[in-house]
Amino acid sequence: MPRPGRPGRIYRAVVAYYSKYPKFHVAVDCIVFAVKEGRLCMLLVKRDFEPEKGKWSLIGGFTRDTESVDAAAKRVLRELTGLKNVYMQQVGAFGDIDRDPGERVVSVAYFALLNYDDVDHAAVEESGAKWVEVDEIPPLGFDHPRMIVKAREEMRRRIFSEPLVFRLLPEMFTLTQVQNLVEAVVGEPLDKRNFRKRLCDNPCIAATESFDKSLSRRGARLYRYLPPVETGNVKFKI
Amino acid sequence: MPRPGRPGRIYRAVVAYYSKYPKFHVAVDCIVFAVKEGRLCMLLVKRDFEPEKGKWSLIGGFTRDTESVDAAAKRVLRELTGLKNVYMQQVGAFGDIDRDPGERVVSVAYFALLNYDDVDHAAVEESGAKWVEVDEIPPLGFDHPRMIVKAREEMRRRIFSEPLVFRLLPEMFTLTQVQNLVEAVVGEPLDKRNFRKRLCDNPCIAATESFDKSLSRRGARLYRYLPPVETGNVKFKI
DNA sequence: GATTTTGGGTGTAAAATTAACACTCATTTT
DNA sequence: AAAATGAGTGTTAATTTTACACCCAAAATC
Repeated sequence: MPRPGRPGRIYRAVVAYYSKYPKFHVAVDCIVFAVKEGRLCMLLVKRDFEPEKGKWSLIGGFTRDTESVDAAAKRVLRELTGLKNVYMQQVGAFGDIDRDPGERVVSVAYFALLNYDDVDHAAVEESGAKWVEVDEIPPLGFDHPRMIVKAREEMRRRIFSEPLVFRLLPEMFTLTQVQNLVEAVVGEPLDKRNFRKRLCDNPCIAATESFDKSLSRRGARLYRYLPPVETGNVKFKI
Repeated sequence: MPRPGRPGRIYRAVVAYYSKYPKFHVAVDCIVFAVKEGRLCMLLVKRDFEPEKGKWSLIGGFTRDTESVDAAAKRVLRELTGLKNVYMQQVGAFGDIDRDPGERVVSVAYFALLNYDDVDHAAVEESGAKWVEVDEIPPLGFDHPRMIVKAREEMRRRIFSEPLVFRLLPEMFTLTQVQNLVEAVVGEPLDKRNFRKRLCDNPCIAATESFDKSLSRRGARLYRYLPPVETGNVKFKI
């Protein structure tokens, strides 16, 4: 596949050298997180095609000639959720010989964090995808379980030092929502008072005058996340 | 490339489906760290072949049909240093369209930590590779600078919570050696007394009766690292 | 209109960890 | 004998982390 703008002689020499080596399909797989009805969920699809037909799997696709691998991950996610500008983070490359029972495929896994309310639910429905609670993951095909484990580890490692949570919550949120989410990520309960204290010490959290009355008689104050530009790039710390 | 043991009909259908998508070369690049003469160094090669001929680059190679991507990284490193069982850690996949000026290549980067004394220096010499101090990296081709930045970030993040340093040091080492190395990784000086206190509090460090007299009149006590099995799998913390 | 119910909200004290800091030691060289 | 070199060592103040239990506001019920 010669591309324009290459010097001919050198280019042919390089291709001749490279061509001794095999090529593989390069897939992307997305571990998509969102909070649905207060619970941390992941997006899975039931495969109605081979290989691994009938099993659940992560959403994925193949990288095209015309896009970077990172761009392929973004595209796959956009095709499914209708969302652009989603926070995505590479989890790693998975390259075992037999990881795909069909053909040799190397896959690069990403995790994505998004706000459930922004999702195009019709598009998700149509592609047979479902939101599944992170603690109720069904058996999955391929090496997807490994990918998920690694994605969750990565998230756990970063949740206290990077403002990841706010990508999963609506623009205005209660402190309880934040705490429930962090607890779901780290997998253990946290002390309410200490958690709120630390969170509110953070200059990137601003109280609003609105209240969420959907859960309690009294109502819970809503907060807003201020991105670093507005707060002087302070280091985030929960 | 049909492989044995596949059910024919399904296999053909999968291949037909997959074949709509392009294949790419899958490379591996290794960021190889070692301590040479007390300084943290990386292994680089001067390329005497296209593309990027004449520039310095990381050591790398292509993944073969017969090996996983991780195994390819191990092989490339073994071919160069003569070492097996080296600690390697994936840094990430790099998949920009034009990252290789020759052809489309997706590369998976790894960092490797090894003890300089174990290296086959003749083999390194022969392949035109050189040890270069991490603060004196020459201009590099491809996207190798980005790979190095990410590898060093990763290392910095883990150095205090995982026993990485001991993979870079000889079996017996002085506390000063450890401190110099950690300082090279984090890029800032550390308090000597606090550092030594923390390090020696660690049950995985054992004092020996030997001394290194090469640097001081007095001599410095040599210590040994005890792997977790011997210490009851305590969490590592410097 | 008093009572119950529900999740929201709040402060302090003890314990643990981290940070700052400067001199002596043992040995060799001069 | 003096100087030079890197090795080694403890204490105190400051900060951070942990543990912990009750009242609040509003609506619903009786």
